[in-house]
Amino acid sequence: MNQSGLYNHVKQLVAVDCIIFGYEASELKLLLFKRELEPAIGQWSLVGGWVNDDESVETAARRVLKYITGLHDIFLEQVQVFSKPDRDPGGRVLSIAFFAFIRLDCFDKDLITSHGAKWVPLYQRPSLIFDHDQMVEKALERLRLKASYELIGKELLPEKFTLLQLRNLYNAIYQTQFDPGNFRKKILVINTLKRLNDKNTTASKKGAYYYQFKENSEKTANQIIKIPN
Amino acid sequence: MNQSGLYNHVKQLVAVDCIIFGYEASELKLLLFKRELEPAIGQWSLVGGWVNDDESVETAARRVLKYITGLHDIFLEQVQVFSKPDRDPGGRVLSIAFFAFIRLDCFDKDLITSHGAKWVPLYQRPSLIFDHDQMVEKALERLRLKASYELIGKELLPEKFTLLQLRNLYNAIYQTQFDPGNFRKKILVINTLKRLNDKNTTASKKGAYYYQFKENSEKTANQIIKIPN
DNA sequence: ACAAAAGTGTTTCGGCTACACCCATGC
DNA sequence: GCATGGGTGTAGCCGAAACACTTTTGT
Repeated sequence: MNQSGLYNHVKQLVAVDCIIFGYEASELKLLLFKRELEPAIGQWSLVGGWVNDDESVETAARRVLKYITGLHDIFLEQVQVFSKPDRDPGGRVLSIAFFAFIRLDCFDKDLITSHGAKWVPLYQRPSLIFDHDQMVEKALERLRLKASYELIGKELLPEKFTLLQLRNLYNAIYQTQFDPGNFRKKILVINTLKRLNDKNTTASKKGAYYYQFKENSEKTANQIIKIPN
Repeated sequence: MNQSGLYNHVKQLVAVDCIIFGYEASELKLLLFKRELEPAIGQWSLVGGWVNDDESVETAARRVLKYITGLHDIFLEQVQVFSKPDRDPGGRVLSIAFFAFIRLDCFDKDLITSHGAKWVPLYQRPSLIFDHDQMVEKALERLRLKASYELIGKELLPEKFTLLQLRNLYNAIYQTQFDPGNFRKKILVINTLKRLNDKNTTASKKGAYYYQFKENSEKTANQIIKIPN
């Protein structure tokens, strides 16, 4: 019998690790830490932290993200638990992996650098400590699955964006080139975007309409985008 | 600094809870426990257990399933962590939900009843303690998603089965009626089943070929079955 | 005029649906 | 013969892919 309740069993250290995706210059980015202390000094790792006993793991992940980036209301989704007994050489730690989306254009770069975090290109990322590479792999899998079922980008793109920007995001996610005309039609028919009245003329002379996500877009149970090979 | 390693932070009780699916008589079943002690005596709950510090959460789930059913090599998949601080009135417990498949035709019913477990029809299940109803909902969601991406049934149906049995399983999963001819063609074209030379004549006068799953069936990244509304 | 992206239209193709229709057999 | 599920075939529809073509405007 222990203080915290009716149960008596061995307890565990529980951590969260965040796979933080960003998007900039038609490229997916990952927010990583370069460890500045032993063990594994100088090596790259995900952003993580401990779970307290008065918070859910989601709350813990949010707290960690808030600490690193200064942002609250970040999009978060559980990936899975990593729990091999020897996964962390520093001791027995369960870790719950989360993936998060962050808008790269609108927050304080100095804050994250002051915490030792850095953005790296997802597809040229260094290898990471412990099982963090597996975590990134799993998160990327989940990102691709999610993007095939619903239109993502609300938390990665600016408030208003052109279809070119959205298509480039999808190109970056699946490492492919979607056909401009077909992508446009496929996206518009699902009716989750609202066309605005102003245009962006930086990328084209003609100017492309800005779009933004509608408030209440009901999601489909089936694929909207086929996953390329 | 504590005995188990370099880290020093508050630890948590960690449990696993298993959503155990079975299939019998064209119906999905769920293996539940009727609690025989306070608190919540007489109420239904999922099968669960504690996580030890020398095992992964998967190993813990397997251990629990082995204890209840006597079976090892059970199919298991993580659903997600449930971790609201007040989710268990008995104290702060993190729980990792798993879903599992069990063949109802080939194991010892007495063993599970001796442990107080009972099979109930999934769609007429009683309400469960704590957040276990949410766990079942999430697991069912994941089951449906999984069944839409790959042919399931290997761990739910007998070793050899007819396409009627497989179709009835899918009917039960999605609570719908798939067209016999179209279902057959859709399933056979993905080339994961092997037709045997003997037939089953219990359901039809003509007799239906038995099938079984091939050893090494590569899975597709895209949907094989559209999720009905 | 030309380039470059926006936006629309068109043709073709393949897959899926909704059936119809024969098969085999026990009653 | 008839009912029942097994198994195959097919017409039609719908959506996706591939790609042509027109629009707009800065240079």
